Amino acid sequence: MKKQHITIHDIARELNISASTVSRALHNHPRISQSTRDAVQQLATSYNYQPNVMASSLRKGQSRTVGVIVPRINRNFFANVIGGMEEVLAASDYHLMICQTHEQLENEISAIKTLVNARVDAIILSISLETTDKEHIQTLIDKGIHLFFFDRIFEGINAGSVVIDDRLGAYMNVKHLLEQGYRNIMHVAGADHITIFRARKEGYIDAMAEAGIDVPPGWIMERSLIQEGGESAFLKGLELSTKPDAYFCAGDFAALGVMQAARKRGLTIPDDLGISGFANEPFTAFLNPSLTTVDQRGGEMGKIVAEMFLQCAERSSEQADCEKIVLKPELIVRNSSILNK
Amino acid sequence: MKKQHITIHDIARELNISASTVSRALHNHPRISQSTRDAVQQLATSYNYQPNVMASSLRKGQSRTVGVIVPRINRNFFANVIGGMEEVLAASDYHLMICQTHEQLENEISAIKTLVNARVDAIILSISLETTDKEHIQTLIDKGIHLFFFDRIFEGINAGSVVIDDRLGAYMNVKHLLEQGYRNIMHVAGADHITIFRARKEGYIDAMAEAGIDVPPGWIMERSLIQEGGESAFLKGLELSTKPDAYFCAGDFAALGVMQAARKRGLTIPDDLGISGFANEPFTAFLNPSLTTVDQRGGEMGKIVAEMFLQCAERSSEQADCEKIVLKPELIVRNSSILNK
DNA sequence: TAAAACTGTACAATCGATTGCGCAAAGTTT
DNA sequence: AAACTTTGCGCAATCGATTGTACAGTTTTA
Repeated sequence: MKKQHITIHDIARELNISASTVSRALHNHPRISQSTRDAVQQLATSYNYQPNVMASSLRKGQSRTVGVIVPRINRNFFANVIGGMEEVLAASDYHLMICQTHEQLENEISAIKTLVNARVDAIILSISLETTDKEHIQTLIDKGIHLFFFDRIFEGINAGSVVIDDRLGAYMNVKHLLEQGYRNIMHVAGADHITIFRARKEGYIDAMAEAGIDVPPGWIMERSLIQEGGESAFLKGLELSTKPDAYFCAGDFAALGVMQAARKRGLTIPDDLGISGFANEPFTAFLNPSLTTVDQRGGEMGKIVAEMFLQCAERSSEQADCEKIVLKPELIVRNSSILNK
Repeated sequence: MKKQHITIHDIARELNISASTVSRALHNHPRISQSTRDAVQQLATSYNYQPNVMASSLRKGQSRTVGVIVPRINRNFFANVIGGMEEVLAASDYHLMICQTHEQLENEISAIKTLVNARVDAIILSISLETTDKEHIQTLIDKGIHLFFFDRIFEGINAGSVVIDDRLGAYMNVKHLLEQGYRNIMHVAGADHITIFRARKEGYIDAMAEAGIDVPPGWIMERSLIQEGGESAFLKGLELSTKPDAYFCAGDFAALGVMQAARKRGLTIPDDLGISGFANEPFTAFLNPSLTTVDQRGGEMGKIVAEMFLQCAERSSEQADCEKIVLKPELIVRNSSILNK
């Protein structure tokens, strides 16, 4: 078996120069003569020399690795974001280290510990549903680790972030329902302490207010945004004094739940009941009727956070900035909300 | 700002002992007295000491990191696999470093270089469509890096692997179509040099043969397994002398393409044309009619590869083994293939 | 009681790359 | 020609943890 990895010392020995000269030559240090540089670089290439990342990381105190923490890797949106980040970061020779929290605070804390431990250069985070307290996140900033949020940010922590304008997305969504003629529009909301869900609720309220409708408390139903949540919200709607004629759900799976429950009760969509969701999960295009929803632009979001980090990393010391980027969401109108007037 | 990270030297200084003693104390080395151990461990805990992974990796020549290379992170199946791996590996304090190839050999090569460079302890790989040559993979084995495949393996390389029995999955799928009464069953196949796609084709041929049907060459249509591929295959089917009454597609997206093309032509599914796919993409449950398909058990696959690696890592030196695990696929019968006889 | 074995710890090298400093040789400036 | 500058490179320390070896003191064995 051949030597596993060659080092600058191997090259140095072969050329009868010192390892430090080799290192400098490889980095095109101006104090090294052109001839030495050429000789070193040529030999390095011919041996297919690859610097040991761990050694240089240790010395330089930075790992060229970015940690990512998401609730679940296998959720379409998060997978898209991660895919986008990987594309951008790989191009700049950064690695990605990925952890999932399964929406549990405990896992989030240990993921942060793990990543800090691995001395990642930055952590990109989308908080779990359980995260209501910022202590564990604050420690990152104290340690001088770059921190960025996407989608699910933690308010009150000064960090760069990329989100879509959830409020606007919800507003456009509900406005569309109103334009179709729906009036008694219920809202299946997510956990209120999560910024994005609160924003979606507010967008809903705004659109309704603009149409002169003052939303009664009972119309807003906070649920877990899964099918069961939608079902439960639909059943709750049956008990209301005002009959719902549409549902705007803060998540697509909840919308699916509403749709299935409604159909089970013999309602026709969109005629008897309009439905819209949020997230543009791939399945929504294939539902029957297809589901109106809002696209969150996951891939772009990932690319943008990654670029934000790269910029920060370049002008290193200047930690301050903390840009906050808000992307425009895209309303996708499909059949579940189109009334044939 | 407080000190960023504390080291064994800090602890050593505080207790007036040497760093090596601290290191041994933390590892419960028998030669260190109980009292010293206690003192060290207590101080370490109180300072929330975290060992510098890079330093110990450098020294020990292993990184406690596993590299994963997949065609695309944001494909449901791969995201599930990665999710499963993360769960298992995180529990054993291993990290995951992820690269995507976008189905391009060039990216696969550079991903391998990157990961080798980062001195990962193992690489878990699902090859790209372009990978027909094994040179870049073989180097891994030569360098003594553990290598595992999942789903898309490279035949002819001796490495651990986890796959589902694609042949059986296809066989069950087609057998089901035959039992429903379909006879002229076309097959939309994937690239033939990829093992899994060839296996699916063979399963198809086997099932047909068992029913006494000798598949004519024209019935097997090799396509890119995306919607357009399905559409194109459907159109091709119109030109055949024998009229197709069903399509078994090696991928769900191709099946979707067939379904949409067929519907555009006024065919009713499953009455005029039966359709089945492969992969159990989430959207298949929501198509109308819902799509019969085969589940690939991504999450389990990820967990199993991860465990396979952990076992290898424990009994370190014994590299040999190279277990090859084959999971039973699950046929999911839905409406797209159920004839009301 | 001398020799052997064990205990508890420190020293120093090591992993591989990086970098401040020093120094000699060559080149420039007054 | 004396006094700087620049050029080209090596030495040695450093990042933090690990580990082989040495060594003094204590205990056991023959």
